[in-house]
Amino acid sequence: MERLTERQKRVLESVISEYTRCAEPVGSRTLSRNYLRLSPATVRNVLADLEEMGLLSQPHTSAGRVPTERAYRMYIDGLMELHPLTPREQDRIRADFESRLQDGRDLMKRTSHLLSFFSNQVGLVVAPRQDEAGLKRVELVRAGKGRVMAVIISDRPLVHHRIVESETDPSQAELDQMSRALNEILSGLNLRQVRARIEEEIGGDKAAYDRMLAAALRLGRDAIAGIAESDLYVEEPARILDQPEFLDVERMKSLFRAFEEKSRILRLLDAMIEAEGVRVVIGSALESAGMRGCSLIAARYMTGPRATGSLGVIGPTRMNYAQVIPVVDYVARLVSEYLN
Amino acid sequence: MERLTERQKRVLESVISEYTRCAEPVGSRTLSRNYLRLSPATVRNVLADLEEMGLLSQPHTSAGRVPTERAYRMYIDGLMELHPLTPREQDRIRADFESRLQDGRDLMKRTSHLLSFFSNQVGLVVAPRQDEAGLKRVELVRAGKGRVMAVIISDRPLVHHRIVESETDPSQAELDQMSRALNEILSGLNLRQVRARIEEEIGGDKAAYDRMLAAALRLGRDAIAGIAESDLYVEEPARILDQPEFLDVERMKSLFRAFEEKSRILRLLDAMIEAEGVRVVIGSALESAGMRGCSLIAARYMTGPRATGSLGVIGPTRMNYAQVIPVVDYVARLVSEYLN
DNA sequence: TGTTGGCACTCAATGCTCAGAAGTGCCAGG
DNA sequence: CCTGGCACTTCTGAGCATTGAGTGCCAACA
Repeated sequence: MERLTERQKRVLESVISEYTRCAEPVGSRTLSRNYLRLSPATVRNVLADLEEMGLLSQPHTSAGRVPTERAYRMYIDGLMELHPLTPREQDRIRADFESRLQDGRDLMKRTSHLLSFFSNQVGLVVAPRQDEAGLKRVELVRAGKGRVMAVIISDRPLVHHRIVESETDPSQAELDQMSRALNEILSGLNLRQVRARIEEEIGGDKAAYDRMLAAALRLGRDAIAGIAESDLYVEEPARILDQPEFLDVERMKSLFRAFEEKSRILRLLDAMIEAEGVRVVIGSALESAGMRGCSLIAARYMTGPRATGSLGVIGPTRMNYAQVIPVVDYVARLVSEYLN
Repeated sequence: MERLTERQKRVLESVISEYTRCAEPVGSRTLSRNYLRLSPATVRNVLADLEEMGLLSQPHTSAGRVPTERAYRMYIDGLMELHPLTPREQDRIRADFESRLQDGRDLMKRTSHLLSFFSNQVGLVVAPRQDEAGLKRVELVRAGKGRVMAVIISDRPLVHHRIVESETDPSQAELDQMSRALNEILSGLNLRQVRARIEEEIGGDKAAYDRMLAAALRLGRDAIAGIAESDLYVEEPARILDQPEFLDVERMKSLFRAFEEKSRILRLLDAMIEAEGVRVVIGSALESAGMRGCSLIAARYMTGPRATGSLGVIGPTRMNYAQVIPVVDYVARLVSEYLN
């Protein structure tokens, strides 16, 4: 890709800026009047050059210009000047984050709301992968005849609970004993190790003779199954309705379907976990996920020395990256900090 | 309200039926051809009568007729023949319900999905009020410096967890002791009683001398605060996008806002808890909640001898009540059954 | 008396044309 | 190299006639 001259840069930035503001193709006149000290004709020449380079496109001959994905890519990768959060903004976000925690509900959901609120986009959070999570505690509680609720507390710290069926119908006292036995064997291990250990114990001599222990292990195994699936929190999808480009009902539908289906977005976000810092996925890369015209801004967060989850926002490609990127970055830091 | 003649009933039913199918004003011609053995002219006479009674209306003079809310009210309250679930359908729903439980995740969320799936509308579930829930168990787990995760297990059976701040920074061993103390004092009480008891104990002599107990009680109090708020699960809001009447973007927006805000829908559903059976709220009654043109079909479910939660669906007023009502009814029964 | 066919009428939707606005590309002159 | 001017393209919205679905009413008929 050829380097841009200073003037070309300025013009491109102006187009992006104006298009971000108005969501409409930008003409030479507007640019000349509001952004640049050049006549419309001159601007037109530059625009023509940029178009030839594949950075701008026209919906039709007599319309203004719209930045292409390539332009956004270039803008984000180098041109753009980030608009870092002022200490004051940081404080506001931090205060909000902390007060939401006080509120005590689901950390992930709250964080997603936080992102949504401060970025004006749709907030996304992927819960930490639980494979590496250390098991802190298992509690078994009777939940009706033959049904046991297993509560599994990890050191993320997160809580999972599920109902498991028991062949026998243990009393609460028996369940307490079982919990104690399980905690003794399993606590401190990570979930992968827990699985292995349970299998091992079930096969072992002790379990063969101790019927209670065997039952406990079976409950433990069932309870832990499928816990490691990552989970996506999408908050305030309706934010996207404010964007004029989604007035088209068909696009909106496919977008909402994508939000509900989750698995595709999850895959995208999971990929984010590898690299440090904030990453931006633009436009057509999201098309296969049913989110044409959108961009994803995401960053990973750390639980311990390794990254295990990611968060971000989805908005229209025509988004204010300079403002939103620092927000995502800061929230990722907050979450990492909190989880350590 | 005057009684309707047999013929008027048949015509009204036909109009509702056709309008439910197509979402477009129904003309005399269509009715004559597809529903009734009468000439268009005759049908027109009947239509005119029904319009005079306030059961039909015309968007404009040369359009067909649309049922009014009053017509729907009458239809639901008497005219309609419910389309009860076949044993086979019941089995499908039950099997699905149970397999979703196996899956072990949040009962409420799953149920809401279930409703959505079988009714093709937007599923709603209000989690049981927790005031009356018996406390089964409290677990305190260290979640970082000065932070404690309190897991509260009720006999609904449901799990709540929240992070509470602790002035001291107790070790896990101390927390175990605290949990034991709390469980001893509190288990078996319902949440209202728990609150009272904690206050009482905090004021009592024992707590004054036993610093650990005092700290435990404070943690318990903080953990339980706000737990009784009811919570609404809205699943698959995007279902509503399939309905042609919501092609209008403004309406959609206000609808999605309503789904996100939750509190208004919650109030509506809470009102359902009083009466037995399935209830239907039509059209303008939902307007204040930002859901013009929608109907709410809801029923309560029981946890123990008293009703404490409700569930239902929201869809366009032009909805297939005869089919959806039995689904809501049956799911409410399933949930009640499961929770007992 | 209830039912039906016929007819005039209404009104939204559709398609067409046309003028105006916005924007471009290109050229010639500064 | 920049700029003003001009011809050209395309979209947009208003105005207008046409079409079609549907009605109301009336007279005739069983």
